[in-house]
Amino acid sequence: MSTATTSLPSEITSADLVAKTIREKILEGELEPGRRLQQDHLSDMLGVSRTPLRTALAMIAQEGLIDYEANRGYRVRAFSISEVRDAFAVRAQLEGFACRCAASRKVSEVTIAKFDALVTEGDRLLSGGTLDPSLLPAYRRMNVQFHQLIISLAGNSWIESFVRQTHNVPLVSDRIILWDDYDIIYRSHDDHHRIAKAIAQGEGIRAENLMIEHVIFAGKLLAEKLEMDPQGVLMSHGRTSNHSPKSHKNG
Amino acid sequence: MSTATTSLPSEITSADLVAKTIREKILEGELEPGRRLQQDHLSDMLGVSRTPLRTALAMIAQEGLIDYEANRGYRVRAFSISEVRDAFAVRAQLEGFACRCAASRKVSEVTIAKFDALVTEGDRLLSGGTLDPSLLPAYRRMNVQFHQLIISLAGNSWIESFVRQTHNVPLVSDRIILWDDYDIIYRSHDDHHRIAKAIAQGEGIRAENLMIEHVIFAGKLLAEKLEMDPQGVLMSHGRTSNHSPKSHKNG
DNA sequence: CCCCAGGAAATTGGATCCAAAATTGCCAAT
DNA sequence: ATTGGCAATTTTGGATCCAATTTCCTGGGG
Repeated sequence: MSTATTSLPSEITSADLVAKTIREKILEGELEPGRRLQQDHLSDMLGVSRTPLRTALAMIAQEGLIDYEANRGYRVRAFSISEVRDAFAVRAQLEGFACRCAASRKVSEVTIAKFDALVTEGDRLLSGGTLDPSLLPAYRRMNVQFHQLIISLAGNSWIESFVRQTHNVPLVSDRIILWDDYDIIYRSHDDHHRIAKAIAQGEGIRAENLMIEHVIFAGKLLAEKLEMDPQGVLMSHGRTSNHSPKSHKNG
Repeated sequence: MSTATTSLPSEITSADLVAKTIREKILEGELEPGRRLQQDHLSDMLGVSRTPLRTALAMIAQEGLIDYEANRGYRVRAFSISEVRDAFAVRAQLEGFACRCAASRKVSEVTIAKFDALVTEGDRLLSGGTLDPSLLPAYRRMNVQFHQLIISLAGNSWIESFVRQTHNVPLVSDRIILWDDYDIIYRSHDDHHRIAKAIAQGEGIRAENLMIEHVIFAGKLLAEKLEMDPQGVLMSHGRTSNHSPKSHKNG
């Protein structure tokens, strides 16, 4: 239940742990784009030697989160706004395709029950007529699970892999929901209702179209925000844990 | 011109060279699925120490070509037929989307010239009314360039990355053309004609549909062959270098 | 005042060394 | 004869060491 869909604790190596940590730091924005990843520095930062660190860096570079230049080390990759837009465009196609695949299969009762649970959970969280910020993590989880359920229903591991990669961009992750506007989030959850029902009833094309719009709109919203305030988006995704309050050095 | 679209010789590290070599060996089938990749063995096989080798293995594992288990090493990943099918399905969607993106942009004269050159080259290679096996490498190159041109025209680096990953499956690479049937290859090249023209004229949806069928059909053909003769496909993509002629153990 | 050259310091890539885990083989016991 | 367990060997993962490249700083020349 609680275990993720991907890979269970097969990673006991410190290289994997280090990779996970660094990935997290980059996606959270703690390591900002362009920043050099000094091996000596990082290795004693994380309490390991350079060997597992280098393995981790090689993996993360392969994922595309950091850039590598021979003899010049790694640095956090900077994504342009247009690359973010492109990521959403492709993700929309892929998740739309996933809907179509999912709908073309026989949907079991338990699947329908899962959809129902997720959609109902969303209803509950939004029932107040406004989204309490404290409920945002819960909504986020529900959202992630909803999208993952569809992808898993499609039964095509490539989709899963590629969609996950589109999340491998700072600020683009599903975990980030920056809809301060209740109407927008309400509408988005209404999409969930329709998509779930469409898939359950075998309406593949309709589910696909809904999903494409669902994702593209979220992308447009984010791109818009990014253009207005390239830094500020980070703030709105929780994690007010910026220990030093002097973070707003807009001088 | 001749330099690839991706990354130019920024890889001077032996880890990159080793990775390229191993990748090649896997895709060529020299390292068969399930085979363990013993580090000591491989490292002196390739004339490097284990350090760059391990880096290379970590990268290739990240790409999905090999599996990894902590403390138990790497082994060549085995792809099921259905995974191969899935790869083609996703690739079809992605390349179809690339066509749509490409068509939605202004196509320059030089682009049209490039299309023309490629398509004409194909015509020339097929002009004999039968495909001389010696011309197959040339046709393969043309085919790869045609698909890459469209993807680059789409201007979405994610598509490029993901499509490349779908090629990262033994037997699925664009380099492999197993159409012994002249009619089929002729029809396939006719698709090229239509797709190029459709993109040039801004007929995005039509180009998309053509491309989807173009890719899916190739996938069906391969899947069919794989089901009939899981091993034999390797033979038909050149590289008759199987030193021992006792390879046809169909008894 | 700026720019280029040269050398020192820092940093990366590769090789080697060591510990921990897994695999293998052997022997005994049922 | 088969199975279970114990020990030796193999193999992997991590740490350290060394060479090579890069970066940075300084000083001299234009």
